[in-house]
Amino acid sequence: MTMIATLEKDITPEGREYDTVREVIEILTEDYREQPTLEDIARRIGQPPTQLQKVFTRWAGLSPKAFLQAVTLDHAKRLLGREGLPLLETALELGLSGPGRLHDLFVTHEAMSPGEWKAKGAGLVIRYGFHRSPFGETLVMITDRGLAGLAFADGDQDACFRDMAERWPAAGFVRDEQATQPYIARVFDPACWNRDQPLRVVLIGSDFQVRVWQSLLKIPLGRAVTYSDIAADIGQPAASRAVGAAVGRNPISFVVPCHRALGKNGALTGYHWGLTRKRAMLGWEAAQLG
DNA sequence: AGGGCCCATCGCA
DNA sequence: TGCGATGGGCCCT
Repeated sequence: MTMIATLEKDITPEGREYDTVREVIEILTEDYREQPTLEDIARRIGQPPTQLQKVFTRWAGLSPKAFLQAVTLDHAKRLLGREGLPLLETALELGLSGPGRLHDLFVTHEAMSPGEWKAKGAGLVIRYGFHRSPFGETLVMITDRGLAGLAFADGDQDACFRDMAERWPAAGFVRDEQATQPYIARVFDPACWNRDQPLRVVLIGSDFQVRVWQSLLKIPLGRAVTYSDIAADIGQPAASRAVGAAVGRNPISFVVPCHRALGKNGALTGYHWGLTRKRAMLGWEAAQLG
């Protein structure tokens, strides 16, 4: 009991920390041409520069300036790997043997059967709860087969819950923060990531969607792939657009790393929970590697 | 019908 | 060259 409480405290030392980080990221990406100084940013947010630096560095493991480096287009292109190589395969290779995977969250996944999917979750009991995380208030949904959903509330718990619950309209939902609490700690605390006890997740979606999400799970920390890479990986090279739609419907944000899917030119294109959060995740992951 | 896509073109600096 | 903008083809919900 006390251990769990301590863990959560370690993850988000201050409750509204992500809001500050989000503002900093927005300013950095909007005005990166002007190279705003720490003082500029602090003035706009209305916080003393020293405190801002402290909060941001504790959150990201990087100073705002270093973080800015990590979210540029150049960096995105580097995540995609060298041109000409089969990107997803090199990523997969790294994932199995390279140092990149050392700090990644290990996951075992199973998919709902087509019948269960068609039944829209009928007979399924989903427990859910809201918790703090490095990326703001987070909704966690679990079944007895593992983690089924992870989403961000952004100040509106009801809308967030509806957005998720409508995906499995026939399921039964039970609010149970005690049950979901251990998951939030596992997912966002890199100290809890290890091979021996992989996190169980269950993928509930159409056959096509599940194949896309399984492909996403192969991308290791610190790498990215394009939508067309994924299309090729699932054996439907012409379906990149449909892949984009399926990636956008990923119900287990962060754990199924849809933020590591980029446009072919390295642009971040879209994110269901906001482009800023996608930047935040990529920057945060860059910091985990450093 | 309508997307978190992609490619080929075109017009502009 | 390197950008935006545009138009057409693609394939799943």
